[in-house]
Amino acid sequence: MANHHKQDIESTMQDIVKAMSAKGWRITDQRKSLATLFAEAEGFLSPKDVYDSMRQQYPGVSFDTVYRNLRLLSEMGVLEQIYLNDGLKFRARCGSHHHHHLICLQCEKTVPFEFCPMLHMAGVPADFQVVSHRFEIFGYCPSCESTASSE
Amino acid sequence: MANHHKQDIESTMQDIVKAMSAKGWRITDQRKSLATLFAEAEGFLSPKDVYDSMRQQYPGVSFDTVYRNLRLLSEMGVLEQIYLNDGLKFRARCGSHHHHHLICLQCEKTVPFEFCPMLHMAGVPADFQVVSHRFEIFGYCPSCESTASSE
DNA sequence: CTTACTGCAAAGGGTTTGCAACGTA
DNA sequence: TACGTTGCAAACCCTTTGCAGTAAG
Repeated sequence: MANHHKQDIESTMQDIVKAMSAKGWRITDQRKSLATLFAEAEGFLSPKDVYDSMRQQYPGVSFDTVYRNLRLLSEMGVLEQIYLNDGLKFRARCGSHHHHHLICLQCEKTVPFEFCPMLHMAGVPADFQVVSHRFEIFGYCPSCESTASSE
Repeated sequence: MANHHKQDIESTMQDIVKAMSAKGWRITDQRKSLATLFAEAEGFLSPKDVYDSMRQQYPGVSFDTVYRNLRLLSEMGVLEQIYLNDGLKFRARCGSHHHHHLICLQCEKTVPFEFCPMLHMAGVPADFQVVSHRFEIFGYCPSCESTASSE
């Protein structure tokens, strides 16, 4: 949240809700809570993270509702998934232009950067039909760097 | 196997066996079979793929033995893991120099290429301590291209 | 002969599904 | 009101673990 503007969070949250509504899905309290959660999140969240966060607002929420909505939002393209070393994680897809991320190995926060290797590449076999690519840099963000080096 | 030389397979297989032996591990028939399998494989194998292949030679082999050995070989650095869309996969780590891969979305064969984005990058925040990176290109290899486009 | 490895069976964790009650549109 | 959504419970993978028998070194 630290470097997010309050309006950005609100508008991201509204975007997610609108996207669900546009698909004809009902806007339940749990889904609003989920949208807010991902709008506020700076890094990746595991299903358990999501469950724990949502339980603070909706103590009765169940794991299967979390999974159902994570899957629906992923299929819709609102969320993106990634397997980090300790399992499947989710975050709100960056809606703007194409870019890649630095991912902190400790806090799993992400930092975007603009360099895309596909624009600079030479040497891809011409007969390979490229569909997509994945480029991530792992390491420690400024906040975690000191902690990590002292371990 | 198509573009693998027979000697390469044999030597890769021997490398894996030697690596296990050097660590003091016993060379059982199942492990020899596993080493041969990964030496011959061109793409990624799931635990189930490995289990199915090994069962052809050793009908009595069990899933836990497969998992145990996959884990041991991964921890040793002989195998590398990746999460593709349909789960965890393994392949023999390329022992030579640093490079990246094209991965076929259909047959999951891999094609190495030399371009590494880290050597060409600008714009990484200076205060981010880089540990590792991941760069993969997904698409269709020449053999799968025609099949894929007709679907 | 010693100790690691295996297979079996059972447990474990994460994720999905069937169903009746509920709440949104 | 009607139908999508939820919580519960149970089922379902995939993966790991405990144990006694087996086999490599």
